[in-house]
Amino acid sequence: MKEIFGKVLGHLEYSVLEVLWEKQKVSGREAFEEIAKGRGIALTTVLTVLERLTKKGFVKKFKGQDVFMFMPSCDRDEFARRVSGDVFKGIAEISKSGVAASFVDVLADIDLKELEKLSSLIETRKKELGSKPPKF
Amino acid sequence: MKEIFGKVLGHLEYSVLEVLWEKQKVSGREAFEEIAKGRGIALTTVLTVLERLTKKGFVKKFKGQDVFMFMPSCDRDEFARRVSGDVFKGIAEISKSGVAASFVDVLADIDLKELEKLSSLIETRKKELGSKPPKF
DNA sequence: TTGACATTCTACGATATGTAAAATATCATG
DNA sequence: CATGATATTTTACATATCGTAGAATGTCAA
Repeated sequence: MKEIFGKVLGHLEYSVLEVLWEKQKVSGREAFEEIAKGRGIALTTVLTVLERLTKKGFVKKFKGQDVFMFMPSCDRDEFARRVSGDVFKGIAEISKSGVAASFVDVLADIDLKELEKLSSLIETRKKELGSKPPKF
Repeated sequence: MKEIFGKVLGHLEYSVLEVLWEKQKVSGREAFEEIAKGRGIALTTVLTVLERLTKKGFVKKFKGQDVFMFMPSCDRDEFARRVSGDVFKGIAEISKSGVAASFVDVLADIDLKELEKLSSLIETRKKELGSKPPKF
């Protein structure tokens, strides 16, 4: 069903994406071999997932020299931004302060550089909001 | 299946939760009547959902005077914190800067007061991290 | 006891995901 | 050209979640 909090992926789908992020460009067989290093799996299973990821827009499929090749359609950061953006927007509609709080909960795992970026973005945002009244 | 980014709820489940947050405490029938205002639905459908939400820990069920009553086990904010916290952690494992960036995208909809709280929390974090090196 | 209402049980359809066999297409080479 | 190897697509099964709700069962007052 359609989720209200944004779409997410399954484990295998995510593993395959990981491979693509690592290798940048792989044939179905290559992806399969990579996944198969860690566990038993059939070639077609990986192909199916690759196909599904393509359909979902996370992967680009194109004709290579002799076989089809697959590439991630966005890098890790971009992926995280896309996916989490959807999720956060959904949750923010329920409770903005709840989302903010939960974000702070995980701040511990975010390094200093990210925090710096974040606070400067927040400062900018605060100045903007200072002039205009908040939308909510 | 188990999602890597944290569990979310379906539409109806969320609607029912909304009712509980509004009313604080309702019988199954009351919840049903509330939902039924907006659309056709069977009593048992609402009861099933209530039951599932109870099993998931989002709702508390207890014997009232004559019928079972249902209460949300946490308020909106707490719910958002729980759910988005899971999601955050999952996605942060993929990309911290991606998550931070997507959060900033959502900041646009967060009002000044939240921003103030957030920046002070971030300042605290920064100080903490200043002494200890980041875990990652 | 019986009817009304409460509660639980059971089940079906749809969708998502992991899984992979089977079918088909393609292509080099005997 | 036929044939086998490999690539690609199709089809399908299992499990899980969620919306949906009828059927079965429990309870209690009149």
